[in-house]
Formats: sequence, C-alpha cells, structure tokens
Amino acid sequence: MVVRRQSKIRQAIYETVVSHPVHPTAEYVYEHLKPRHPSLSLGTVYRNLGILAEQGLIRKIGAQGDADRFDGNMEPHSHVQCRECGRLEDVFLSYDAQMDEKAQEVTGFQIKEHSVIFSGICPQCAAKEKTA
Amino acid sequence: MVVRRQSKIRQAIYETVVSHPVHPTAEYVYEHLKPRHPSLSLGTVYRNLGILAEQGLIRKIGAQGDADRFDGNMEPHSHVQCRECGRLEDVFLSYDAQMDEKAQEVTGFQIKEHSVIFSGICPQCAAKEKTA
DNA sequence: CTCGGTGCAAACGTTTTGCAGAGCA
DNA sequence: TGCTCTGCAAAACGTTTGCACCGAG
Repeated sequence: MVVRRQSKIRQAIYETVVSHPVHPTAEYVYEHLKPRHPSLSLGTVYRNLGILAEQGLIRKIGAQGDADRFDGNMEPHSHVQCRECGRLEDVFLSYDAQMDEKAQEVTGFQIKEHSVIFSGICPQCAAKEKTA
Repeated sequence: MVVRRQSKIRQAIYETVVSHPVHPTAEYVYEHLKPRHPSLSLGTVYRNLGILAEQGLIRKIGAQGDADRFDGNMEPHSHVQCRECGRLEDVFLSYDAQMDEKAQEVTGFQIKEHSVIFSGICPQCAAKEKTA
C-alpha cells in the first residue's frame, strides 16, 4: 500500500464526492456510481474513500448521525447540520487561529486544528414546522 | 414513553457519566456498573443514555472514533481529541455567540448552537513521539 | 510480469429492537 | 393495577477484511 496506481473507479469516486455538495456517505457514492459501473462493490467505495481521505484529497466529517460523510472541498470551512432532517451544508467563515492558541494554552495539547459544527433548523424544516 | 419513572439503574448510569470526566462510552458505563449491578444489560445502558441525552441531562459528543461518547457536564464547552490515542478532554473557552449570528446570516438556518472540537496531540503522546 | 486494486462475502463492533417478565407509582 | 423499565437475544447497520482474480505500469 505504498505506491498508488491510478484506477478509474477511484477517480470516479473522487469526482463524485467533489461534485456533490451534499457531503455524501459511502452508500450515496455507491448508489450514484452503480448504474454506470455495475460491477462496483460497496467495499471498494469504503476502501477508496479511506485512501482519498488519507491522501488529503477529501475530508471525513464528524457529524451526528449514523454514517460517515465526506467533503471534497478542502478549503478550511465549517458545517451546519439540521436537527430535523440531518441535512449538512457548508458554512464559510474565516478560520480563527487564535482559538487554537488559546486551547493549546488551556489544555497543554499541541493543537493542529479545530472544526466547528453548527446545529439548527434548515429553512425547509422551519417552513414545515409552521404548517404543523 | 412519555412520563418517566425513577429507576435506580438510570440514576446510576447518570451518576457514572457525570462523575467520570473521561467522556465514557456505553461500553465503559456498562463495565463500570456491572460489578455492583450484575443483572445489568448493555441494551439498558444504551436505552438510558439515549433517554438522558434526550432530556438534556447529558450530551452525546460527536467525536471521531468508533463508539459514541457522552459528557455529563452541561455547561457550554468544547473538546480536544488526541489524534494518536483518541483521548477526549474538555476545553473551557468562552462561548462565542457571534459565530451563531454570522452563520445564521450566511446559511439561512435557524442556528441553535455550535460545537467546537480541537484536534491535536496530547502531552503523553507528544512525549512518546520524542522517544521514538 | 508484478504488485496494487477490485468484487464478493463473511465478519466485526456498535447500536437498536421485540418480547416477556419485573418493578415503580 | 397500569404502564414503564429491564434483561435477554436477535438483528440491524455501517464498516472492515480475507481471498482469489483482474488490471495498470
């Protein structure tokens, strides 16, 4: 597992994650690619998502919910998750490096980075609640 | 499942989470209580952790790793997680409510709160790395 | 030709759930 | 007594892994 070869499937998986701003799960990527790659197996999707994340080409998001979700946008940014429907979206706010310094002082850890997840209600679910 | 009764086991589970600042998993709580409550079952631990979280008495932490972890400290605070050993600790920094306002403007979500997770290397693992 | 990648299926660890019986109010 | 809670076991769910074959370099 040292020198990686180029595989069509891995490329396709990568492109799926990058071009789908919904922050897909492995299952989602699998379902998306299955029609054009009928022989694709779910294990391969998991393996490649892991490899891509390890190589720093995509990122695994630590969100609430059952399945891991992936993000193809590597610019530092945060996420919002809807409490009702689980929808996960990007939030572009400037990265506050001072927080890392403060946390380092307080904890004694060598802080590398931080991630922020906002939690709330998305516009669609807010509209539904008014109806109900 | 509407009116809750008081059960000794739920009380014991709650106290375990509150008094163990390691942010225990369900498994941890189970192992901790098993000696004094030999009939305890893991399913009951999961059920009660879910109930306690739903009631706002404890909090489920969205950290990296296999098993869910719980926190009995309900004051708003953040967490650091060690990349090496997975250790999870509290970080007390003042809550920045302005971030919620900004995120609300940017996303259109009704933001209720945000959580911050720092990632880095804990002092113990940093020491080990020097040795290696 | 070699070694990494893939498909398949079995296995794993975590969490949920259906059920019958126990226990709190 | 009525309804919740518990223990148990099975199963659901997401994810990982062993293996034999396939395919890129």
